[in-house]
Amino acid sequence: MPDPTPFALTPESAASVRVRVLLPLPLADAYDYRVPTGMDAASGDIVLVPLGKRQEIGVVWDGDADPTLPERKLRDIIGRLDVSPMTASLRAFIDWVAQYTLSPPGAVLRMALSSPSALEAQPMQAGWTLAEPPADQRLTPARKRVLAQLSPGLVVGGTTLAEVAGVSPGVVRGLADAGFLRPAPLPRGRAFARPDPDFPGPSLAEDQAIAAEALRASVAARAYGVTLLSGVTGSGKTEVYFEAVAEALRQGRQALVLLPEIALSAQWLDRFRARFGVAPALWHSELTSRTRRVTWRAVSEGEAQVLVGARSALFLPFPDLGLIVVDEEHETAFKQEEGVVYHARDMAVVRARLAEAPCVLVSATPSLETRNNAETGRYALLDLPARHGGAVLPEVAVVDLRRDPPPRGRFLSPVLADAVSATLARGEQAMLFLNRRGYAPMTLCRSCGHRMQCPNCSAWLVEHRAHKRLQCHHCGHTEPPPAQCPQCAAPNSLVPIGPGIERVLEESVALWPEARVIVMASDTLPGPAAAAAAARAIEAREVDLLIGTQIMAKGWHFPHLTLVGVVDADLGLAGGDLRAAERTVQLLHQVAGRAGREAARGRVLLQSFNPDHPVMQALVSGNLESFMEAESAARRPGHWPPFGRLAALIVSSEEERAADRVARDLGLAAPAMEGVQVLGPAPAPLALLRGRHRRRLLLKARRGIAVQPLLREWLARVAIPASVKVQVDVDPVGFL
DNA sequence: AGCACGCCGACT
DNA sequence: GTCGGCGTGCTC
Repeated sequence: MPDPTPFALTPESAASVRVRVLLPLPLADAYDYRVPTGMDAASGDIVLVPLGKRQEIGVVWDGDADPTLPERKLRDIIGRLDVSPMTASLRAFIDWVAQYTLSPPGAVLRMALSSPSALEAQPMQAGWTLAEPPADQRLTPARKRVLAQLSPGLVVGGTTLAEVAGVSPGVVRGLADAGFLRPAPLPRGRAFARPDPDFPGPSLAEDQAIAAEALRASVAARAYGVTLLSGVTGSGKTEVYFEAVAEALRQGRQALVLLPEIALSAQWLDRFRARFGVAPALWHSELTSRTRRVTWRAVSEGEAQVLVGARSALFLPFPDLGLIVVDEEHETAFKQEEGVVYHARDMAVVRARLAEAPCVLVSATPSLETRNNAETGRYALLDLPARHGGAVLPEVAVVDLRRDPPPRGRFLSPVLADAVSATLARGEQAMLFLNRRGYAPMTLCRSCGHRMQCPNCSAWLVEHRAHKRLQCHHCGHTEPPPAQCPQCAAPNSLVPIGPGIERVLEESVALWPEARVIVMASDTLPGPAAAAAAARAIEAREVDLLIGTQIMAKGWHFPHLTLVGVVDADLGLAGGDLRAAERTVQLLHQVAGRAGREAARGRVLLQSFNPDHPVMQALVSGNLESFMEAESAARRPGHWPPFGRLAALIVSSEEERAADRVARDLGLAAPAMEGVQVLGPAPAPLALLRGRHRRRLLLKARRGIAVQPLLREWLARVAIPASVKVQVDVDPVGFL
């Protein structure tokens, strides 16, 4: 036997080059693909691969391909896409979110590849430039005008060229055909102007300047760290963190600002423009696909330097992230409840850590979690204790509804109504807040007691008188209000129970017929444009009375608003939610903070049946600190968050018995160990939602216990039929 | 997520 | 007799 030649193919060198490719699909793991000879495929490369009989865009992922996978299963990568590769930092973030939330990594990747068209080859914009003029050609005046617009090397788009020359597009075409012009790639214009960190913006008060300097230093350090920027409503926190953004700009790095509700951020954008001269790039779910594509690419090329977005912006491909700001960090809107269930505030901290960038959490009413992190020193703390520009915090008082009830069938007590009258008489603006859309939250039959309920959900139908419909606020169901009771057929027996903002509007119109009223709710201000128009009208004093839901609580600055009336301050307190009190304090404090933001002092009236409730006392005294401390002390012994961890399992099925069976099996298979407790199964508060029966189990673990492995092992022990869905919610915030 | 394969009702 | 409903299962 001759010795093997050095050129013989050993099994190893014959084996193909394999890489892992993560696909944006809810698959358990990355798939392996063959790299064809002549192609390079490095981690992060965006590639096109065959999958079944279709093609998918994927990302070459980290880690080794499975050598045991038989060669016949492997297919070749089709090609690499002409996009910047995904950074190692974003890849690590995707893996981190996937393992933390127990989601398939591909489902997380999907959020990061949210603009498929951005990944495709961008159409080259065609323009025209001067060619060598052909010999001996006569030029019409129109043609001369076109050529006069061009100088050697200048490339202009055909439409633009015809327009500036004042000729029809046919003339340009003709010049090209005659050889005067040749096609050339149009230089791509900047879609996003550079915010100017040294634009002469508003000047800062001394305490603002001190806080701004600290943030600036943390950005300059180019290292991970979290700072809680707290401070009373109206203290100018936004202008303070703008200085951190400015520092990131000076360093040539990108900044990401997360807002809970980008549709309501018109005033925020005005303030940004006042500080930086131009608008930032925007990211939210309602962007058109074209804007999405342009923005996605601008972010990935580093051209969009400051991006403001909703939670999904966390997954954008920033090549050089220098700062993340989470404004209104306490807001529950940061919690994504569907698909990959994650909390954008917490994931922002993770993204910042992986990008080695500082993160700033901002709120007048920080969540207990964040406060706890600041107290234990995990987060740095900056506090702005006073309102900006000499304004003082509003005076808050409770209207005891037991003593001063509204007239029968009405919802505004005489005390509150008088206060509104006085405010309007002074020419100031008043706000009536009620966190309930529609006319009445329930419709009841006077003769048999029947209540109008959603057929798909365990929820009452809400009357929307403006639309003449009964609506379910949890699914899309609507129906016309029946003329007679569907149960007992009694005519004209259905009566509205309780108030919604439409009913407050009705009462207000009767009380103040002269007042110019605006209703602010998610269904009356659809989209950013409507919200911006409303804000402008209010600022311009074209409105006297504002009636609305929680969207009025969000960071608005209405200089002429001096009275806030909370129609039902007890509303959020009912129910067994762990965070009900905390959330009510935060919401009502934010609403109260809309009053008296300029010269005149604001006044806040809370209508309540529980004036002695700690929530009301905290709001009246303005001492949220001691309320939060008490709340914290109440949670500590039971190891409730933030002193322990929670994870919820939501079992749902169209078949009630299947849901019950799986929920029971999960209960029986629950992990048993020191420091871990499983509560349930129990019907979810919305036991029926969109036609699915829902059961809940809640796992509570002491701090320091990793819940993900426990959950994975737990779920693996239980057989789950396809008709049943088990949704995992790590760190649940709501208890629906 | 797609897209197939696969078994039971109303149609050319 | 077929067309087609959407229930399970696979895709490197």
